[in-house]
Amino acid sequence: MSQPIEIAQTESKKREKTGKAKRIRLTQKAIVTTAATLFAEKGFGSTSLDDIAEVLGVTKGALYYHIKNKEEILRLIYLSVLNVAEEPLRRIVESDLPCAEKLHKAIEHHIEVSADKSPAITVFYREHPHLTGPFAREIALRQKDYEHHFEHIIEEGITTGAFKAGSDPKIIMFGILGMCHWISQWYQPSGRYTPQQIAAMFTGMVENGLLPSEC
Amino acid sequence: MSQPIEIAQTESKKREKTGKAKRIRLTQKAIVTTAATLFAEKGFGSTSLDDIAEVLGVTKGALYYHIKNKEEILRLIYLSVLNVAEEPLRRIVESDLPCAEKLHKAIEHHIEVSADKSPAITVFYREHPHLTGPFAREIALRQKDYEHHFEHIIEEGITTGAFKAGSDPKIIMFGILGMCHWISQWYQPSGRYTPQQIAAMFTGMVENGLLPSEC
Amino acid sequence: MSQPIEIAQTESKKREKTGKAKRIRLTQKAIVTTAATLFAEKGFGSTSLDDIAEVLGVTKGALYYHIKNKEEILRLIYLSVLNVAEEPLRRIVESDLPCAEKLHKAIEHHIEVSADKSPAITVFYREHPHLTGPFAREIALRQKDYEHHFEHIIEEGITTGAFKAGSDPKIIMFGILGMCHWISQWYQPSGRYTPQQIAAMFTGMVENGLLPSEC
Amino acid sequence: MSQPIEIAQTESKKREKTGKAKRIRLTQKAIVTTAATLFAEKGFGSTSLDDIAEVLGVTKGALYYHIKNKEEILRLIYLSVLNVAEEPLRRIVESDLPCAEKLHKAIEHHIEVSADKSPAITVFYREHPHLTGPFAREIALRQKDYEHHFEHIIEEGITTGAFKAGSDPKIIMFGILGMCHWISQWYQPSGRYTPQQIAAMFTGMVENGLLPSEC
DNA sequence: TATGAATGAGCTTTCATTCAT
DNA sequence: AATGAATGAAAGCTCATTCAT
Repeated sequence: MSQPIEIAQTESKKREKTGKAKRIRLTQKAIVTTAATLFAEKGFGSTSLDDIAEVLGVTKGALYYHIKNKEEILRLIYLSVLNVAEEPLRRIVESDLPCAEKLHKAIEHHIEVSADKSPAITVFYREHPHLTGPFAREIALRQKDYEHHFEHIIEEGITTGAFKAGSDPKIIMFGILGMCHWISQWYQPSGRYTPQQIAAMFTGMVENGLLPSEC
Repeated sequence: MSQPIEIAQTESKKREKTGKAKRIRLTQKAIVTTAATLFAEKGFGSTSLDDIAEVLGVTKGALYYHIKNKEEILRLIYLSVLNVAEEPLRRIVESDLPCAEKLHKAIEHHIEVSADKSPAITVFYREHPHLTGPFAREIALRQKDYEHHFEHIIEEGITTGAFKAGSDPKIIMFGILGMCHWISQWYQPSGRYTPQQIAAMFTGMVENGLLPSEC
Repeated sequence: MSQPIEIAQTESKKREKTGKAKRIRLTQKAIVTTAATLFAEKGFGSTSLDDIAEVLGVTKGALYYHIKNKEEILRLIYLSVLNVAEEPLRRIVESDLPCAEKLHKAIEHHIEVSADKSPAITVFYREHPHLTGPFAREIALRQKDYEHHFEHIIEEGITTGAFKAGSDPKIIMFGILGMCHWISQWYQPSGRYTPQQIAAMFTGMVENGLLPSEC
Repeated sequence: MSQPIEIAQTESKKREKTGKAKRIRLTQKAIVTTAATLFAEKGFGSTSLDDIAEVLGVTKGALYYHIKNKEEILRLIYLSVLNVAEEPLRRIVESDLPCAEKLHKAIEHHIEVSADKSPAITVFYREHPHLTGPFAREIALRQKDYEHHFEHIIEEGITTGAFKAGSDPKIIMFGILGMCHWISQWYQPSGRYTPQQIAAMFTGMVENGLLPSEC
């Protein structure tokens, strides 16, 4: 006989794309959204382009028709966050509401964005070390800017007597922002409270304090 | 094209790896400390063992005499944080200070740990997706436990009338913890305030509110 | 010392990796065949994926498009052997030839496979310690099964009086199989005898003995 | 507080030597014996010097006081096999026993050595690709020599009429040797038969055949 | 004699990126 | 627009070997 030994075929990586195979039209937006979810779950460094492509039901190579490289996806995520967050805050600051009201609105806005649970927010606060070059600096600047707007509200309140003096506005600002940021770590849309309710509780605590009024 | 023949610069390459070349005795502790700094700067996934080894002035292989693998370094960082944070908080909760005082102490403790700016904290809040297996679950549990302790203080305060009713203690807890967590992102030991001072401002805001007393 | 500056021989290094550089289309089958040859020559543990890739004229990384990992190559080699060997033996056992004839056919079959000198056989008898997990057990079972078929032939022969009683069928089976296995170590297709001739000599010895008939 | 974060110590590789920790005096012989067992189980390439040292209850470095390198261990295993096998066979061949008796003794001898279960035998037939240099050639030669001695017995038998003519002595030799070699794969000292009994069955089959005498 | 510590080379594997089709 | 195939660089890890103590 001495026939040639047949090699058994095996399904290797090739056909493993059992993902969702949505087969929606591939767009930059779809890539960024999908990537944000995966980055939030597993981290930027541990998410491969293969992972993203699989969820989208395409092959890795296809992504490159829509994006330049992996970091660009991350850049787009950062931009998507800032683009939604900056403008409304600016309008609140520039409005002529009383300071206490401004602070409430600002907190509400920030929470709405954070609670949007958009995994993008999670990525935003976690993956900045993976940004490089001038873009990294740009993002840092715009983030600082955002913080300054909050700070201004506090400062203005203290100056006008709307808020108590005694604390450094910058520190207060960091406290309030930290409070809001953290929401992306625990908020669930299916939970008991709406973002607006949470904003009300936070504002209540921050403005009136936890202790009962003494008089 | 006939491009010019390049002269090999054998020497120059060697000198490239002169990093810090501390040449301290290599220990597990030294590895973990150095790694924490690098992880905080560049992220876990983007820090190679080569990076760590270079800073320590040894070769990659040497690290493996002291640690089992890269994830173990991360695990040790997480443990180092929890081991410092848990016990003091437990003591505060179990003490018989008045609630307002307990809250102050708890905030102070948390800020002290966070402000320690120990890059370990930055890593702690950022790299958990890189933990795997049962350890990941253990850490998540211990973190939940820590949060529960804070929650209990608020709850107790509301029950005893020390704190105003009206807000969900869990939400308040998330707010306060978020406020404190964030410190590791902006605090600098060389800055204007000590952790204790910051704790005082935060406690002031949280307990008395920003608005001036009305009476 | 002032040793002479070495001129970089950029070109020469590239040419070093010209191995065979077949540049046939890379397939799983090609990888497995090439690997079998190398494993047989140098052993599984001492053959690197670089070695295999070089012979195939591709880079290491390319292999991973077709196989999952190194062990999968080994698994495919084992399957390729068993897939050729099992079925024909089963048919012989289940046929209604007289026992002596069955034994002859079985020996002939086994020798044909072994003599195929396909390096796969050499690997098969040597590298099983490198198989892991359930697959290792599966292979061991299928090998045992194969042996049982041989044993049955002997047993049946003794029961029906076709073979002398007195020896343990299992021991006889081991003897005959060992005899055949070994062929892969010395057989050369270019040698004096065909597998069929060798099978005839072996069967002659095993059935009639070396001693001249006494009557 | 701001106390330094303590790094939790972990038991890494260091103290893991839970092996047998025999603590017998370390000798070259002990190393070779232990190594043979491990090589037989896991293969030469997959057994590290650490593995060997652990079983012996010493550290890797200690081995180097007794052996030059890993390959030397393998060389010593090969020598230990040949040194036991060669001399007795030579004596049998040179004796003036009748041929049939010589063959019986030779088979018995070979089986005794193989069955000695000495894992060394398993290593002997499996790891030769890891021998290098002149030693590899020396071993190959001595193995050939050993085979020639067997061949001579057959040849002599045919010439003197003690054995039937018709088969090539070399092929017969390969058959008988393969039969015996294989024993190291299945023989267990605790099994039903002694090496001598197995030798008797093999000799019976080989000299008288399985078929019943016709007269 | 033996240990602890380190080196350096090599290995398997992963992956962002490229490109012909 | 998308795929299949390949590259090449880097990563994590292992390990034989060396050597001061």
